[in-house]
Amino acid sequence: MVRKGTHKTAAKAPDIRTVAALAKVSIATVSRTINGSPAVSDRLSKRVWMAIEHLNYFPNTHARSLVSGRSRILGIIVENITNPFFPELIQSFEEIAVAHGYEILVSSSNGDAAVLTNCVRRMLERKVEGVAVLTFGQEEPVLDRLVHHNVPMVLAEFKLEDPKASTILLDYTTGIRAAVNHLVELGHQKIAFLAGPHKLHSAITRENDFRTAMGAAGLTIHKKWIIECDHTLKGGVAGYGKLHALATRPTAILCSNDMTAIGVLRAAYMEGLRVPQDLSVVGLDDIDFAEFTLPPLTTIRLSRTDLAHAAFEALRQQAEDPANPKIVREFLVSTSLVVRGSTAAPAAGAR
Amino acid sequence: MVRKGTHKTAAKAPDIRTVAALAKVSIATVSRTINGSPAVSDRLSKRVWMAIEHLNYFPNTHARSLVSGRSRILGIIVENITNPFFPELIQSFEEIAVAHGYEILVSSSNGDAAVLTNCVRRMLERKVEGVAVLTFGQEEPVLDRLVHHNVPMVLAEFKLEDPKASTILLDYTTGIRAAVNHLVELGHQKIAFLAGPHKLHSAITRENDFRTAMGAAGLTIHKKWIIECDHTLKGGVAGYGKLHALATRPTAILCSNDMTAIGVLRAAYMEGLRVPQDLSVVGLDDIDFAEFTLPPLTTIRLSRTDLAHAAFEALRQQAEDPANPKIVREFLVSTSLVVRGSTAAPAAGAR
DNA sequence: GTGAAAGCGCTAACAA
DNA sequence: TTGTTAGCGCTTTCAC
Repeated sequence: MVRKGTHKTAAKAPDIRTVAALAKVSIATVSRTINGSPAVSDRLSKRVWMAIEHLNYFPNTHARSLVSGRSRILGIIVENITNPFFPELIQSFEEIAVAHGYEILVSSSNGDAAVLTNCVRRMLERKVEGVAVLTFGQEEPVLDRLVHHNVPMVLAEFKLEDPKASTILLDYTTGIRAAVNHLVELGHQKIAFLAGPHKLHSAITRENDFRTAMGAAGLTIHKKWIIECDHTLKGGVAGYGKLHALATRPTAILCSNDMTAIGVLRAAYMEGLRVPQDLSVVGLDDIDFAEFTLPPLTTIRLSRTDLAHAAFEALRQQAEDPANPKIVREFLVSTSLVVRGSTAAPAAGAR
Repeated sequence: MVRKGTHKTAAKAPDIRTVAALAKVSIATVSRTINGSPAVSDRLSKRVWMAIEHLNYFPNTHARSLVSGRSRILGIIVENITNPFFPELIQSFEEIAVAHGYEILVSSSNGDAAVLTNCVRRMLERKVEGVAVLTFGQEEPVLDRLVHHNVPMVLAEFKLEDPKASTILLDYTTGIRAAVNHLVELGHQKIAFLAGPHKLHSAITRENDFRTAMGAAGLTIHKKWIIECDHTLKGGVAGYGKLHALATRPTAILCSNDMTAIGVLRAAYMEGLRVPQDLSVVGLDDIDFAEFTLPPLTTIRLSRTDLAHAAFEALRQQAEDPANPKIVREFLVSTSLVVRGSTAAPAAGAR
């Protein structure tokens, strides 16, 4: 594929003065027009827009940010862009932000406090107007830096007692209870849980919710049936291995996230176990891929769009209307069970 | 999780004047020190750094960009962040860029020219110093806008005859030939190809390379065995369906990307076909997940890190040393076959 | 080697 | 309603 570029001699980009000159108005009028100030007459406004079109002009955001103090940039820090959950989340967040005229800066912390510190520094340097910290991790204390700099923040499952910080609570309880009940109704009693890494709040919350749900269902939890994994596919494989090595094995496994569940599906298959006949598996997240596993994964859906909306809304409120007394500082994102093909009644003998 | 923020009254961020005052030097000296100018005496330099540390100062990038004309921002536009290939690519690109002191702006074009136009506009507004366009798509002509603005670019598989544009060529030929030969050596003759959407150059190049490789191997291609899919898992399922409906079926399928191959794996399983005994499947990309499919996918590896490195290097050269006559304007990224478990000799009867 | 001063392109206060 | 002007925080001549 070869294509000729159009060789217009790249003239210096037009600035506000060029526009003003062409439209025969002052630069202030151009600025007002662009920013939609009502104090510009239709006549001039029209002339200015024509000049702008003609010159293909757009304002220099750096100059703008410098003088206005507003950068119209939001940061989003995720745990690991390589986990399919996060690209889906980033895409939603970006769409919303761009629709509202913001640019976004994306970073992954990879669960490392030093990396997070560095992300925060970079975002501060770029003068972000808010940062969504969706790392779910214990490295979050380093966020003090943002607090000091008075940057609005929204954290998932982490409450920072600061006037600039909002929180998104994830109601795993409902989804996890539904999942446990679903398994119980199917006839399962021996239910294992492959937890996420304990350095993540989300992992701990999910595990606790599992314990509670099991208790509520009147089931006891075999100590060895709760295993800490790492939210990766490999981790799921390893977790399954440990469970499989046990004298009494569970008939169902609830996983802290979908990647873990996919690992279990894979490991079970390698062992010759059929899912769901020999083993039921439930995930959490409902990543796009969950629909396409073999068998399709029963999972607890955590909506990326809901999460992205909540994160954006929290930041927007703080950035655009910080004085408003009725700012919402706590958002709740719900979860729900999606039943697909990876769960069924246990084999008669296995109960 | 609740944690108290440290309530230092958020003082206004220190600026270069604050530092100068504390270090008892002029702001020019502070600027020089920060920018590593050799013309600063050790004595003053030390004092300045102390003041900087003490105040926790960092420069305002907007002011910097405004005066220097350099933003230290690079843009990267990918086709679709939801395809696992791209997050892996973005992660590499970000790592390299950040290590070199650049910030990155990420966008997906989703194969839509209007969206691409919008991405380009946003990047232009933020004064990016270069843009890596890794969309592989026919919407790329709209990039004229970047050309006009004299912004360095690097495109994958698309040559723009412009002094500011570099190209990354992907040598699919080698990998695809290796894959075809691998299948031939295994005893396959009936080889199908599930192509990508024809609006992508990469898809067309891959398909052509397949045809060539088949010809070189002395095999004829059944016309109905080349099917246009869309590089998604669903597309792979659909493509497999069409192949399966044919009177004579291929014994091996080469796919234009891994997601398609994963779709084929899934569809074959649903039909009760065993891979690789009944059908051999080869992908292209070698996304992280390819190692974990059932069976593990034989695929043509296209290194994300190599691609990211080439993209960054192309932009860096243009941005930092545009006058240098020995700028490299063409990069080549190679591919290679990774044999795993999804390929084997065809069943005796099927040849 | 160091400092004073002139802008970078824009917004916002103040005048008219 | 419109224009004039003073910076925003920094880099970069140009003197010293």
